Amino acid sequence: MTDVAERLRAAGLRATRPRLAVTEALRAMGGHHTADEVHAHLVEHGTPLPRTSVYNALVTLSELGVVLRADVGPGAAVYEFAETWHHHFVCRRCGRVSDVSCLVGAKPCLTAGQDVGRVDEAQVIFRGICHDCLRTTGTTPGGRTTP
Amino acid sequence: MTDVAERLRAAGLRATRPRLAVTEALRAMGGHHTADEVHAHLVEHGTPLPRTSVYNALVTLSELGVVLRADVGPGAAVYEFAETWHHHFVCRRCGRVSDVSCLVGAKPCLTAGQDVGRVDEAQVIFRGICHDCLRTTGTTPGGRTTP
DNA sequence: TGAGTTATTTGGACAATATCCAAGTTACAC
DNA sequence: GTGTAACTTGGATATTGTCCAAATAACTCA
Repeated sequence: MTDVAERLRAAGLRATRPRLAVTEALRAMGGHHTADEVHAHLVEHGTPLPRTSVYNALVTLSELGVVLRADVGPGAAVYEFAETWHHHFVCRRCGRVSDVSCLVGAKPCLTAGQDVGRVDEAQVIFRGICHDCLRTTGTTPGGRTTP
Repeated sequence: MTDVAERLRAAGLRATRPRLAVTEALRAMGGHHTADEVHAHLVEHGTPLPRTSVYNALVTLSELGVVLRADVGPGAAVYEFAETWHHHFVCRRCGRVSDVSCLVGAKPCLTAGQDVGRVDEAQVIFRGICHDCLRTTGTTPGGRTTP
């Protein structure tokens, strides 16, 4: 939190209430969450913010690298409080997102192997069927991101 | 086209007008396009389809592997006619998407390195600044840690 | 070739997600 | 403290994607 405030200032940005509140919410919740889930958490915990402010803060914080955004497909992007760089596995059946640790742990962990420009990040999305869904084969198509 | 019709039938699906039209549109356009861009192209070329049909077709075709969907971030997913499996580079400044060839060329080209379930695909999104934007350097977006 | 069966399309409405903007507020420098 | 730019706020709006039930058309088999 103080740490994040310092990182913001070091980047020439201000340590504002929404930015700190969103950071703290993601840290408290743990795991992967949509902007709306963050918003709901804040409302429930006495720190209501406009939805727009949550979006703004998430954009700033991901640019700063304090939170990580995973683009897991159509629908809402999910965010998480990020200590180290890592990747994600998305279950095709239940939609659950889980972390896949990155061997390198820093960005960029892969290079493009061809000259496209300056690469500063390589995000990997693994897709397939998770353990739970492999066990309970057949049902539960319409899952959600689990808290 | 006929090829695609056969692939559809081989998978127990029907070779319907929307599916073939969407495939043909993507092939004709080349590159990466959103569902709405495909829809617009079809309207302009005398093959109007309802927006919903375009979405439906794109889902089916990506499941079949005839087209490739790239989840490049918030906003619309982009699709392309896909000959071989590959990855994508997204410019942070202009948003342009370009192909990054995959050394393996088949799915999955990476493994998770840990036991998350059954992985059938690994999609890599590279991010950075493309050549064109590096040349016409403007203001550096604030707060990015340089590698 | 033609009729039956069933996957698929269609179109309208809707839900979910994200952005824009202009006025107000606040964090930070001095 | 005070000034000033950065940031927030909230409402409106744009964008993106999904749902549904009736209508259509692709394929099967005689």
